[in-house]
Amino acid sequence: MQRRYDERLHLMESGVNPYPCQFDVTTFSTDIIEAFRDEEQTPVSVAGRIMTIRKMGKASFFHMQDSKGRIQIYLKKDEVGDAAYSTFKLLDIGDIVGVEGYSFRTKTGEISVHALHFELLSKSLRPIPVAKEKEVEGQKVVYDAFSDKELRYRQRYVDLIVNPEVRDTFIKRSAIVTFMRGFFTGKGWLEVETPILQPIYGGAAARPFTTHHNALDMQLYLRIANELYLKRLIVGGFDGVFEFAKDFRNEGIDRFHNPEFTQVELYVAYKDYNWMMELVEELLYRTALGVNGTHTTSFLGNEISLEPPFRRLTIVDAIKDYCNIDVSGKNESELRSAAKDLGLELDPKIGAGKIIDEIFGEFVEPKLIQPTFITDYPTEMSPLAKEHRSKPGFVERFELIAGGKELCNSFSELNDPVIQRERLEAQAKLRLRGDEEAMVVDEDFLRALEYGMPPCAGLGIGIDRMVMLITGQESIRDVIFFPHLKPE
RNA sequence: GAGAAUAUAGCUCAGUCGGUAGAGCAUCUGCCUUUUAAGCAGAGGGUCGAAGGUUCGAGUCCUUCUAUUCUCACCA
Repeated sequence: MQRRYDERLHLMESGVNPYPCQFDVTTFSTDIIEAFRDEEQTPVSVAGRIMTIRKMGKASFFHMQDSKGRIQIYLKKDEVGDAAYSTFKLLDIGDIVGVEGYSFRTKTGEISVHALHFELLSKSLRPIPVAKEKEVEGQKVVYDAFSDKELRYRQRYVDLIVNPEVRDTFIKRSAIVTFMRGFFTGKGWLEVETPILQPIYGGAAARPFTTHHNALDMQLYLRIANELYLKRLIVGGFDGVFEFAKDFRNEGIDRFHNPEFTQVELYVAYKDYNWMMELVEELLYRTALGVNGTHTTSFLGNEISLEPPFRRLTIVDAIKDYCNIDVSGKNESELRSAAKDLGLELDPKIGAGKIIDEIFGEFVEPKLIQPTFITDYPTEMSPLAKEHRSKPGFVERFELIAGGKELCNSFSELNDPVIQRERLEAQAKLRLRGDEEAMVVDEDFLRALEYGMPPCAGLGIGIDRMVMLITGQESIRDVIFFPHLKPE
């Protein structure tokens, strides 16, 4: 690396600015290749990073990588001039250069750029771990790729330079979000922004990150969800609102969980959870088709089809199907002994609804590979959902499971302020008993409901998991640019 | 939170029974005007994750620590 620092000085002394201000780019690498005709010499101006170099005496080849891909450049001393050629001879893999010239095809058939003018645009002082590649029977073989996961996550910029499939994943992530945004706004719903710093956190069951506002000398929380704020906006008269939201949960980290993650939440007035299921089917199908060109995806070793309709199953029927147990009408101690028969260890503090959920999570969820709506959860675990119109003790709620993992959560939203208060106060009692994840009573939210919220369907989709599903990545760290790691 | 594994050159990795550190690529010097894992000839590059210990001697054995990876638990 010292050598490159010396080289930077040497270049400056010989009158070459290693960091000029701009360069006029007219074309991208892939566009040159696509537009190429053997009869024509199209003038081009491209810029990018040197990824391979083959220096020969008075002529050289190198590959340059820009934001779209790579292209080979051919450089002859008697065409670019002595000065530029000797500058080139000092350059390294990783340096960023600009080339003007014309496209041509080499003896071996590769479409390339024949350089007429060449300049250094940015000197790279740190060696880049570029892997060599070779085509063997049409297959690309990569030698000694930059693969150390820790380094890849800590220095994502290097990962992105060197591993093109990483860049592709993040381009798809952006396409997924863009597609969804267009889908929602196309229906006439409003994209909004609500507070990340919240005096009372709510809308989910999780432990928060805590921070402090100096001027007000008060404790604030990073939001664990934005649900309660979006519902306030439905009270305020919007028919449909959505927000792509970073949420923060102070919990463990694994390949499905990052302390900060992205959710889109959507609330639509006058609709219920049945309507929302159809919307989710349409959304997932069209997003996959729009981004991947196909409705099938390979996720955690399974082929998954996102073609509607998705299977629908109540949580009670699901447990009946997969465990041969009918949990309906059973009281807490009957459920507890049923769970024990299945070999499930349970916390003695949890109630009937939670036991049903534990059985489901342990024995059913991992088996639901193709997208499946699980519906009608016990009321106890869903304090913000509306009581089922015909099943006492259950709420109108669904989760979408795919690949054995939860992707979405949705309900017909509870809009009776009296029942909502009872539910939240019950949560507060659980909290006093030591349940750190139980919800807190939010008086302002209850006040908003007292003014009247129309019937409403709400939805939350985990964007990171959805990107994993659609891009086939197996760790959340591979769909978040800068996943959380302990400091070096 | 528990268990297992890993940590050696810029990258990917070897390193046998405990005896002064190895390869390929990358880098440097020279030659080379259609190469593509360019080639040929030569060269440099290491606090072996950190700190202790055992030993005449530790990359190698022991202890502790740190980080990462995987699995499990937790995360409705």
